[in-house]
Amino acid sequence: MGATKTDVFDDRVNRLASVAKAMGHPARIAILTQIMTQKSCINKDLVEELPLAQPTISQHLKELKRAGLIAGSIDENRMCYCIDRDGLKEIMQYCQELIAESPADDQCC
Amino acid sequence: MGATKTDVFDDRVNRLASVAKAMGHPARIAILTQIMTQKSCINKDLVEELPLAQPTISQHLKELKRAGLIAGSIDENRMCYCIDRDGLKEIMQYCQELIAESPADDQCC
DNA sequence: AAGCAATATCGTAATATTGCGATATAAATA
DNA sequence: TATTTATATCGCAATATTACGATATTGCTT
Repeated sequence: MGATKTDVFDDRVNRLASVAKAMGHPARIAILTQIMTQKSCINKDLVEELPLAQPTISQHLKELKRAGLIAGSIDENRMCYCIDRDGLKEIMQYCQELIAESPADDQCC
Repeated sequence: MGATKTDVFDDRVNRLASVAKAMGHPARIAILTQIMTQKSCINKDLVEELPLAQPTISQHLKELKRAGLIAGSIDENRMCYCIDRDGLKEIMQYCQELIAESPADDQCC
């Protein structure tokens, strides 16, 4: 008891949930936004910009990477992260599907 | 220590994270999908369709409602849920922004 | 009124996440 | 080689989430 039951859901459902979950933390939204605006795609800069300790940010970056939302490459002794569009496209499309395919409010019940 | 630091991030960031977090569980993705396809917008049907106990589903529905992803109305002794598009539009737009505004992979570092 | 059906809430055990100090690692530089 | 710089990992305490049995609650139906 207590553990999320992933085995009873199919792969797509689990994958969507996993990506959404990675976005489901303010620090990680803030990191994504920073990388987007290129204020800081360098790890060090993120640590300076965000009000969190370095190990905490490192941990959040790892989670974003795991979910396929960012990709990291080494740029002369620094880690440089960039947005990975694939994961994002997946949830975006799912949201769009929910919006477009679900019955209008007045048609449901 | 241990609690998510929401106070150090601004409202929009917290709001986006909160919506994404609500989507970040396979059961809740499954519920959203069921409501969308209208296989079951009725709570009871969800309980029958999904491999989770009734209190668990009730709890997940509450979370989805809290995040503004679904809205519930009473339909002769039954709870009927429908997709609430506003929360979805918000993350969708944010994803789109991330995809469109972030520099291309080859332009970063 | 008694029973039933649908849903919500309570309480709690199991598990997961968050945040960070301490510490490792690895590359650049003095 | 010693130091500094940038990042990752470990370990742990605090907190949050998940799942569900037991138990309300509310509105039929008999």
